[in-house]
Amino acid sequence: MSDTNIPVRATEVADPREGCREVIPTLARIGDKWTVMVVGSLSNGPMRYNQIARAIEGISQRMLTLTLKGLEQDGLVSRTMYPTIPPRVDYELTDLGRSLIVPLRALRSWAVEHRPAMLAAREEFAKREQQTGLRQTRFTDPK
Amino acid sequence: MSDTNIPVRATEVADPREGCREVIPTLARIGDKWTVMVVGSLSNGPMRYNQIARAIEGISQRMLTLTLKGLEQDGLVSRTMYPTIPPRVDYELTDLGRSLIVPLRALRSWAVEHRPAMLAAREEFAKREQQTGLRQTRFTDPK
DNA sequence: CTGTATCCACTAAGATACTG
DNA sequence: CAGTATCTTAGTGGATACAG
Repeated sequence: MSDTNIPVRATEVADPREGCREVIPTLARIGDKWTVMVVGSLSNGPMRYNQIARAIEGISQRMLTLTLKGLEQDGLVSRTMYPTIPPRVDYELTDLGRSLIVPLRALRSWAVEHRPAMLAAREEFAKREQQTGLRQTRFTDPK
Repeated sequence: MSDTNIPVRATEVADPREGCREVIPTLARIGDKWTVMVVGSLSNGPMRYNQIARAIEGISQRMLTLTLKGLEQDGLVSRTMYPTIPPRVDYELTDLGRSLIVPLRALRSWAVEHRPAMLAAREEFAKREQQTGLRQTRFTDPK
């Protein structure tokens, strides 16, 4: 009776191009310059605005505010405001935000492991660039 | 006998901020609009320039060229040119490039699983924006 | 302290036309 | 076919000043 046309499981199947489409919005959120750093900082526990600012170093107020607002918007970070004087605002990863740490760590592992190879490839590439560049006739004259 | 001060393993340890720093260059490469799509397309096997262009749809020649060059630079993609007429160029993932698919899939899984939650969070956020926005006095007059 | 507002520099990206 | 050259536009990010 068994159906010889066994359907493959969704996680393994799918045209890879399809799968890629799904990652795009996620990468759009975490792929910018600051988001992962903020998430990383918050992975230790709740922090106040200026704490994050100091922890990251190099981030402008503007970018920190924008990044936090973006993360809050997507439910990755929760914002708790205490209307004291002076005001105090705590930021904390939500469950959703914490769950993101897992694939992020996988990516970090890859990065740590393969960065030397990537850097080596760049050097290699730069060298070839020079060699071919010298005898390469340009389409048009350079400015 | 036993040292009560057991050193944690390097993969678990480390100030999370440190770990984040490592991911930045990687995200800088794959976090843009087109790179993952190109990698995804190539994950099936080698492809020619125009094949990729058609597969992705929406990408401009310029962006495809730049993306491919970037990937080649970092050793994720290899470029093979056949000086025939008309010319033919094959692009293919290197071992390094293929290894990237693994963490990328992890990220995709996360994206697929949690995107509904993210979208819901956005709606929620938008609603609150409206409510608070109405009674919120602005710092300065809007333009 | 926790942001917002504004101006400015830089870059990324699309459209178009053209070459080997 | 497989790109390059160039222009133009949109978005990103930094610096600074200021408000609640």
